[in-house]
Amino acid sequence: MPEGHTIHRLALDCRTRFAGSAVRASSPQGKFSDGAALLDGQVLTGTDAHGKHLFLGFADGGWVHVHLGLYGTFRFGDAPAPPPVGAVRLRIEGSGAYADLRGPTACELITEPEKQAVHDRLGPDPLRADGGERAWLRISRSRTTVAALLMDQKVLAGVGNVYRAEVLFRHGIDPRRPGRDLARAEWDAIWDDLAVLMREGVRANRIDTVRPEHTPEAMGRPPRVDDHGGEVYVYRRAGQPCLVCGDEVRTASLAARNLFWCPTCQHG
DNA sequence: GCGGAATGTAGAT
DNA sequence: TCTACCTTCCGCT
Repeated sequence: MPEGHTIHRLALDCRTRFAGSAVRASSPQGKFSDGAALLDGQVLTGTDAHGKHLFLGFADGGWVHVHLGLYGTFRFGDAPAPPPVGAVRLRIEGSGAYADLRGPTACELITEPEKQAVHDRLGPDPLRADGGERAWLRISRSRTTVAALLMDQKVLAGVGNVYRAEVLFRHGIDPRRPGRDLARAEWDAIWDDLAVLMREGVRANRIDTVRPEHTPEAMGRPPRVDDHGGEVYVYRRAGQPCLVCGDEVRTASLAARNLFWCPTCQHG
């Protein structure tokens, strides 16, 4: 369930469970057998995350670069690890815990310069100590829609389809507005809000974006049951009433992704 | 059991 | 703008 908050949380979880000691590594599925063999027995020294890219550092100076893609997962359990279930690309076992990686778009061994090259092609990440200035320079000069710009990892890194829909709703911005028509103050507010929302996402390990007055308890509505697990305004709520104004939430396909917005709350 | 969808991206056209 | 790909899960037959 991967947007940037998931990846930063995984970096943290891998660090607390495995960093500082030797790990066993294997590829039960077989697609990463060579890489796992090189890692097996090495000390996991640290982890890093930038946008949706996860890096696990090892004592020989190399890194495992993981990108979960649309449906990759990284799940933890207590040691000893049970027999693997399904297609486990990479299993890491420490003394107290294990982790299983399934379905990633990328799982590869890379060097430090190759890791740097990944950082270089990504935009600033609201969850790193980055500022949003570089993103603003791109956005403020672009005729592309703000919806597409927010998803472009070269512009800013870590935002996916849920945070995109939700942050535009929270700021009342029509997703189809061209980037260059955003005001500087609007961008600053979006960037700051993303940092807050995504930090909370790392902490809770899910995406919640509704304000206190729109929670299920406050509104007397049933809690949402969805696989991304959080309370949201518009994401995958097409046809349902907007939590703020009651108008019907719309959906449309934009660049092969589903976009969601409230036509009343988000105009201009 | 099958088809479709899913928080994503790279590469072809 | 499209297609392929990694995997799981849900709803439908």
